[in-house]
Amino acid sequence: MKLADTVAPIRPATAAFDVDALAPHLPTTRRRLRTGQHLYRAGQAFHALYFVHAGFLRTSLVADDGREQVTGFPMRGDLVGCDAIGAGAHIGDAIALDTCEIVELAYPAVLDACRGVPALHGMLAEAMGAELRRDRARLLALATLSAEQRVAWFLRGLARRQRALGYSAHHLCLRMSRVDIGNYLALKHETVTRALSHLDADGVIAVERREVRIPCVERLDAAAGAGAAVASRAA
Amino acid sequence: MKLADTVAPIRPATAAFDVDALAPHLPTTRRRLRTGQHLYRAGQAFHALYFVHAGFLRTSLVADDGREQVTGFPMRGDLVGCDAIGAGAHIGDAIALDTCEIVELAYPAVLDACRGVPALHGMLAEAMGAELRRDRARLLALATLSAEQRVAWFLRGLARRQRALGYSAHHLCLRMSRVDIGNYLALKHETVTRALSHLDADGVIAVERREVRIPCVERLDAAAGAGAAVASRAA
DNA sequence: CGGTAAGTTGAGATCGTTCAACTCCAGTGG
DNA sequence: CCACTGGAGTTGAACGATCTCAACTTACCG
Repeated sequence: MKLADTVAPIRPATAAFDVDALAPHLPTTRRRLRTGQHLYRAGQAFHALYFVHAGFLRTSLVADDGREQVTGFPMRGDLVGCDAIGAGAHIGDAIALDTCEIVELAYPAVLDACRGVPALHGMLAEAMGAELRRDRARLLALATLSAEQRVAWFLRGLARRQRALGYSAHHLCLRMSRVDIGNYLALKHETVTRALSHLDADGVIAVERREVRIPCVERLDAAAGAGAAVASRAA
Repeated sequence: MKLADTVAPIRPATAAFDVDALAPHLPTTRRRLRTGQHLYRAGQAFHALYFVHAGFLRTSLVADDGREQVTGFPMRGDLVGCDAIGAGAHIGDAIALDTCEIVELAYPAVLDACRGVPALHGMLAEAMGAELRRDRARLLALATLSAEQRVAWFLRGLARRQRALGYSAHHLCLRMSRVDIGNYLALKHETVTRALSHLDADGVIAVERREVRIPCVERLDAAAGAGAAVASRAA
């Protein structure tokens, strides 16, 4: 079994979430966020998981000395907040990079709901398993790829996720800043810019500010290095 | 809420596992591994989670191009294999670095057992949540710390885990090679050696091959950098 | 129409890697 | 019993990728 088969397959787990079917078994609340609003902040009491119905967010981990690490860019179909389970409080921020529509799943009520909806149990476990795999695929990418390969890997991940949701994989609109990308990839924003410029010069992509065109996905795969089959990413 | 409070607290989740109490609700198998034996390999069908009752292992993620990333060094009280949930097969290897005693928890049978043992449900979720937090704390460490700080951070994590199990935090016996440590920390083995030598020269630790003495844990905390409160590690 | 945040680009400094030599130790077989 | 062999660890020196610092451009907002 290859990672490509285990990590990439478009997260059937979370994407298959039929949130509406849960309503009879669990208090679900809908929330709308505007760009820049927080879904939660580090330190806030943990009382719900969040299912992203629409929009684009940035999640991060905040250390008590102020250092911040971007942990993901959840979008439609992703489950947010799992890393607070068992901690009592959120360990980082979740902020909307776009207008978002969120479904709140009260915790631990959602565990009880597993009895009424047996399939939910496996789905929750699988969603968390998938998140672990993504974190580890990212670790592998950070540990083994050069700056330019990481940026290519990142773009490819975004493209795949878009495609999985039915959008084109040939055009991206980056909702996050270069600083966010750099933080996510353990690079400085200047290095991200340089990598993007270089990929552009090589004709792999066409960058214009936050618009990115990807004429040939295979070339981007190649630019992501040996790790051609190593993953998408998210949550 | 600080990370130190959420990540470090000695994993009550997994440590609290009372595996024996599960026996009536779930087929549990005990397994014994000798040093060098595999608990599972990348690609093997996933059919159980593993609870480490004794011993020390190394888990890794294996990419199809052969690149390998060490993902953790599970020891007593840790739950292994969660990252395969939903994938069908293991995405990496788990190998014994020591004589190990393992309790196999059949999956998905263990989910069904949650009905008979309600507390198990929350414990499983919390164990996975804790694993997510550890992965992310590690990401933060790799992204923000220098080579020497990472090595100090790694040693501190081991010391804390030992202490949590009731052993001394002042003496470590590294079961893994420098190469493994380097892979885990995204460094080359020479760099790991240099960092250890330098910490030794500074009097923070005393290294002799795989034996490490830690006279003053606070000094090690300081050497782990700003991230003084950022985490232990595991699974 | 300033003012500010985000992005780009260059040049030099730095940290970790690379390549290489050497030591130490355990296991093996003469 | 001891020389041999190979893996693991250590250390040095030079190189190179990324960071740092700094200047400049562009776009957006009041």
